Order: sequence, then structure tokens, then C-alpha cells
Amino acid sequence: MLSSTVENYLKELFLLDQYGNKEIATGEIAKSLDVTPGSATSMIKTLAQAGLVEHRPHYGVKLTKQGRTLAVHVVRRHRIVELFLVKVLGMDWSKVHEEAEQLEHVVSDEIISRMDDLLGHPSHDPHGDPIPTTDGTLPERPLQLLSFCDRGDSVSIARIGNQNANFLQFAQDNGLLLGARIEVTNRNDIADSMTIHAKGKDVVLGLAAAGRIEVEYA
Amino acid sequence: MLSSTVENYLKELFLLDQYGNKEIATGEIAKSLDVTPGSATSMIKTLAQAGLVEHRPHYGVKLTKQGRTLAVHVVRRHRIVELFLVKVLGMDWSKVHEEAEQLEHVVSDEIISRMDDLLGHPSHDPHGDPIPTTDGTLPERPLQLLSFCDRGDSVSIARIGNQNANFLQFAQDNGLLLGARIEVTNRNDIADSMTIHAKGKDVVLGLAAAGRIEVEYA
DNA sequence: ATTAAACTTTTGACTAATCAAAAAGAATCT
DNA sequence: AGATTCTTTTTGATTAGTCAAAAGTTTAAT
Ligand SMILES: [Mn+2]
Ligand SMILES: [Mn+2]
Ligand SMILES: [Mn+2]
Ligand SMILES: [Mn+2]
Repeated sequence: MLSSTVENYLKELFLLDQYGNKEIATGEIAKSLDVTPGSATSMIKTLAQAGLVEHRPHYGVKLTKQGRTLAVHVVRRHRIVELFLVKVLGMDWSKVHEEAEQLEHVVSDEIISRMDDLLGHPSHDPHGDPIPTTDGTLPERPLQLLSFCDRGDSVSIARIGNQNANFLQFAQDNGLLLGARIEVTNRNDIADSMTIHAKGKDVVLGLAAAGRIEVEYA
Repeated sequence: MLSSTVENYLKELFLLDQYGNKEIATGEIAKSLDVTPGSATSMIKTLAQAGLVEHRPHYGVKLTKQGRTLAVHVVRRHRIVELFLVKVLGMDWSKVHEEAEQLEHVVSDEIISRMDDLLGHPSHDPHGDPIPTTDGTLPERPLQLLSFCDRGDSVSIARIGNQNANFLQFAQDNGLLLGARIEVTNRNDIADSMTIHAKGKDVVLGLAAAGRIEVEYA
């Protein structure tokens, strides 16, 4: 059995690079998990010892196949729990990430399986993130960053890549929900901002914020 | 924030004496939590330091008002989660105790409140144990131990005071479910056993086992 | 080729929780 | 009262995870 701490490290390594291509720097994961670099180094050594990561000292760390499998399962639990909290318990999408952060470590396979059944084997979580299947595969969608859209583009929101509660609350308050049809009414690269028309309202977004929203033209 | 370990100690102290009358022996809680007596002593000192228990060395330990309040909330979370798992996710009553043992430490007040709403503010958990309200009160029922019933008594099952999965599975297989109407068809104090007629079947129980089942005549 | 900057690793210390075994206390029996 | 038994507490050690600060590497800049 893995500790919550180990699961968090594995999950974070996965999220920092779903494809397992690049090596993750010690400092990067330390920052993500809000621990000191020394703590991260120490845990990375533990994980390497257990065969869950490969560590090239001073260069970076990468999940092994075994580590990735475990990480994907944590992600699956996290996202199914999130969707369950929204759909069955009616919780706000801006709050479920925090809750799932804890629950992902204690919900059993049977609970997850039953939630999955009840939800009808969903493919995406409340933020548009793909839910891995039991065998570890992730559905792929061709998405585009909203920050890359041009004036006049009409698109629909497919994913919010920022789990921060305040950001999600803001998005919700301005009609930027999953599936919402929006139009880019203005874009100013000098001012680093764009204007979106959603639900009859105009919303101004900095390009950095727009970069955390993904859309599809479909 | 309390650690899971502290919550487990507090909850166990509460369960060993809901009324807060008697002092609990160090060895008793050590046995319940499956730790060594030394570990229990050490944790008791920590809890006393924090004002959650009163400790009379060599005699025993008792929850303070503050400790009891916290313990009751853990119990509330545990029992609501159990019922939710049975009613909403359709899990077997023999398995939910183990699950709740973990979940009780991570489900937020909001989750519990929403589960409670969805369940219609239930008064008892799947094993017939009372669910404390938010203000810490517990519904009382006048129950009788099945082991005290006489031949010919016709009663209904109101509580199973043994969370062991095998015991619950056995009870279920023999129609000894909550609310089940049963009759005592025989009783032999010498042989330390009694026979129960339930759902068309005869079940023989040792008096010790019968002592973990509570009934009402109503 | 040095030096500086940025990052990573190591070291030493700390906390929470645990155990095994020794020591101490309380209760019981003779 | 004295000895025996049972229980509790203390002691010393261990493990997981963390931090602050020192030391070491890598890379980039001069
Ligand atoms: Mn987590
Ligand atoms: Mn999510
Ligand atoms: Mn527990
Ligand atoms: Mn129960």
C-alpha cells in the first residue's frame, strides 16, 4: 500500500508530463507540491529505490512504467470523485478539486467502480480533464488554447486547466462553463488581453488566463 | 486539524463508553486500536496535553467535553458515510464499515451535510447505530439483547453490535437483517445456544453471538 | 578559464506515531 | 506484611516525511 504522500508525488509527476517524455526537475515538483527542494530530492530517492521513477541526479526524474500505472490510477480516482461530487452531491465545480485531493487516497476500487457505473462511465471530469480507464488509457481530444483564438472565432469551452477555486468561481460567474458557446469579440496582443462574448456578457481576459482555457471549434 | 490517528483514538474512547461515565483503561483502548499499551499511554498523554481527555495515571482515561464533541463528529461522519455507501452506491452492509473507517477522516462538513440531505436526515446507520446530529445529540432507543429473549418471543432486529464483515455476511445470509421479524423457537442455557426462526429458516446462535444482536418488541 | 547564478543534493535536526523490553505501580493472594 | 500477578508507564529505538542551511553541480556569463 502506498502512502498518500507517495501517491501525491506520483500523480504530480504524471500531471507535469502525461506523456512521459521529458524529465521533471526536482525544483518543479517541489514547487508543485509546495515542499522544499530537499524534501523532493529525498522523496525522489525513495521512489527510485522502489522502482517507481528513474532518477538522473542533477538532471531530472521520470516515472517508470510501474510508477505511471499507479499515478494514472490516482488520477482516475481523483477525477471520478470530482464528477461524482458535482453530479450526485451537487457540489460546486470550484470546490471539488480540494475535496478530491484527499478522497483520491482513500476511496477503494469498489467505490470507484460503483461511482463510475452510476455516472455512466464518463469520459471527462467537471473541468474537462480526461478520466483514465481502468487499463490506464486516456481519451484524447484535439483542443486549442483560447489564447490562440482570433477575433471572430466562435468556439465552445472544453477544458479549464486551472483548478484554483477562485479562478473557477470567476469562470462560472461569467458563463465560462464547459460546453458554453463563446465568441472572441476582440483581441489585443499589445495589451495582452482578449474579450470574449459569453451568455450575453462581455468578459475581458488576460492572455495568460485565456491560456488556461481550452476550446474546440466543433 | 486533527490527525486520523487522533480521531481514531477519540472515536474509540467514545465508543467504549458513549455516556462518559467510566474511565477507560489504557489496555482496553490499546486492544481496540490494535496498538501496544505503550503506544496508547503515549498517545493518551498527547491527548491530555491537548485537553481532549483527562488522564488519571494507572487508573484510566476519560474524554473531556471538548474531546467528546470531536469524537461524536467523527462518529457522525462514519455513520452517514456508511449509510450513503449502502443506499446510494448499493454497497454491502458487511463492507461499508471498513470503508468508512478511512473516509471518516477526510470527508468535509459540506460533503456530510449533502449526504445527510440526500438521505433525508436519517436517524440510524446500516447496522442500527444512531447517527449523532450536528449538535452532538444521539437518538435513544430502548433495545433488548437477543440473548436475553425467551423461547416464544417475537421481536424485530434493530441493531447489530458487531461490525465484523464475516459476522455481518453470516447474518445477511440467514435473514437477520435490520427490521426482520424473528421468533425465538428454542433456547438452551446449558448448551449456551438459542434457535431463531427468520425468513422461513431456522438459525442456531451461540448466546455470545446473540448478545451482539439487539431487538425491539414493538 | 574564471566567476557567477541557479539549481540540486546532502546534512543534521525535528515531529508524529509506533514497538520491544525494562521498570514501576496496583491489586490480589497467602 | 510479603510475594505474586497483572497492568501501566517509561525508556530507547525506528520509520516516514519534512525543513533550514551548508555543500556540491551544472550552466551561463564574462
Ligand atoms: Mn492528494
Ligand atoms: Mn478536475
Ligand atoms: Mn478511522
Ligand atoms: Mn455502522
